[in-house]
Amino acid sequence: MRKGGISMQIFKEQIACSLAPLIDWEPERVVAALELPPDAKLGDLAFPCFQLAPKLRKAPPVIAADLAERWEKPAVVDQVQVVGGYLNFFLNPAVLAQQVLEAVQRAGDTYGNSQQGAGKTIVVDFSSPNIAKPFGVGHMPTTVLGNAISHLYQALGYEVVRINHLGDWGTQFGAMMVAYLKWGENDPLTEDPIGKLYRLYVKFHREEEATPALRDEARAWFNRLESGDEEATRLWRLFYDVSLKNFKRTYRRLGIEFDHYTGESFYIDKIDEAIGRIKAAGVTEVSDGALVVPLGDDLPPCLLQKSDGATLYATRDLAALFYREQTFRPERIIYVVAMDQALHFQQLKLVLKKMGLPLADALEHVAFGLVKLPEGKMSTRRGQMVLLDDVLQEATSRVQEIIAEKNPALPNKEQVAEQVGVGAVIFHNLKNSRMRDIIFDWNEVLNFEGETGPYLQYTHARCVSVLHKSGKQEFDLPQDLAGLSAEAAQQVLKRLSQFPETIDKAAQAYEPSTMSRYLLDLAQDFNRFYNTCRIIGEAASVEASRLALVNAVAVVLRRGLYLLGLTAPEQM
RNA sequence: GCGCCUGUAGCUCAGUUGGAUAGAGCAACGGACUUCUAAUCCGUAGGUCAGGGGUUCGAAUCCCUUCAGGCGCGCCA
Repeated sequence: MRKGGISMQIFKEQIACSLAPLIDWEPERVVAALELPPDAKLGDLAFPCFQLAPKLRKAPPVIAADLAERWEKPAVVDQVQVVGGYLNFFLNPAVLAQQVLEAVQRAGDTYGNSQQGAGKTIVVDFSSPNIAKPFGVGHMPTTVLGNAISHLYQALGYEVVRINHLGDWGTQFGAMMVAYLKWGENDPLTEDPIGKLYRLYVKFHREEEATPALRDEARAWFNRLESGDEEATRLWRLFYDVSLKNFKRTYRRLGIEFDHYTGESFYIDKIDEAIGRIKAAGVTEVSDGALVVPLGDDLPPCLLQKSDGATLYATRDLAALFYREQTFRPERIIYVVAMDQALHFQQLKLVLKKMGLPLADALEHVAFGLVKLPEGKMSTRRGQMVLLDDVLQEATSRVQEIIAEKNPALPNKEQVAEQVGVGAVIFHNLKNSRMRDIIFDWNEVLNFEGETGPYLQYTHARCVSVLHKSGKQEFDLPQDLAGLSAEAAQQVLKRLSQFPETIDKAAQAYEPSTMSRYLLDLAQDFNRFYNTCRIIGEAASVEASRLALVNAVAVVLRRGLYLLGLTAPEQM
């Protein structure tokens, strides 16, 4: 109920409570109606009077004027102005500054957190790359979205279970085995295992076109694997181990951790029970020798078992759902998976619904657009893809060049280059709303100016630098807050006050880009302030109040970057 | 054919659950570093919010429709 920090919200409430009786509305309704004016010159908050016009049978500007006259303003409000049909409120600059900065100061890194998720668990299934395939830039959206969403829900007080549902089962392993046995020369895969497996995989699909019999061989090998064949299991284990080792190195670079690496194979011994449960619910039928759940005329049926008895992707996902429900008792299970699988999740949901399970409502597919190349869709099979390692490599070395040019005296150059380069790549994937397709473009990924991760990190480092140069350790508020009355400072304060509601909004919509945009706005507001207001060397109270503001910006930027999965170097 | 998603400045995108003159970044041009990090900031220019209807005091936002693009549609994952 109560918010973790102060926000624009509490100013709205103070205004709403005093305004509500005059117009015979619930205060909540007034809060909802209050909006931010398009221009700071028009005030800090505004109440549009148009909705009152029919009932009062007066023109909106007349109503506004009348309200302004009769209204008793609370202490936070400095003055009221009537413009057109709007009632515009100007907050008291000192009160605004004091309330916002004290809230940030008091909460520190917990500023913006809340307890609304206390006692509730949420499972986030994300990243989930395929074993024996390289980690391409196409895997970035699910990986960084899932990580950011996990962080956001943790900030709301939820217990978050992060699961990497590895693609470690399925017919493609048959293909991998055939390719490895035929052309792999029994390589122990100690060196560049992923590169080797990748080339074998591409070769398999090239050869397959000329020799369709390969497909049958692959299918046979997968069947051997499913029935526990020793040789098949040995090969699978080999592919699995080298791949996971490689993935974990990538995750470490990205600063991402998982609670469970339970891939599809984890559920194979739970499938019989799952199928039994679905059968017992009476929703299955046999069609063309396969076991399916018919889903009506609107959706194709959900296939549980092929006519040869082999399990399918959906079967394993259902088994996973049952397992997760029983193991974690989550309020929600979120799947951060590209939108080309929308139908699959729609089917799962409907199967659960037909079974009469509440689990159906817990399942949430958080979809996102595809990463594509200028030439079109990426394809692992055809070898058309961009490796994440190459992108990170290119980004960090580009950052190193910039450091050599701009800040050669910087300590820990390599570490900072890594933080900034990786940050640029992560942020690039979180900047825009997730449903958009992304055309991979080197120039955009390697741009570090403007709306980028490095811009945010730079702004943070700039704050830290000022704080450091001030020679102070504590940044308490002085009595006199006149140093923050400038327009630019007020804008930063208002922005800081919106951080808690931004966390909330980004989490509810599973949309980290909301946070990205907020941080860009905050950084820009701050840089404007920085360029117009001197901080160090001003009169004592002015300096102190401005340092408190800088400190608050640093706290929120660091915290916001963390939520998105970026680090915030102190210098760069 | 059916279903889901997208369409806003030359390019990449925001747009607060229906509000005031539609905003950023990149690219272009012009400015600001003997002064707290110029990976910054300021200014100029750039718009039929895909098109057409409708709902109402008011629409980029809600409804209908057309067009364009992306993705998907039973034994792949």
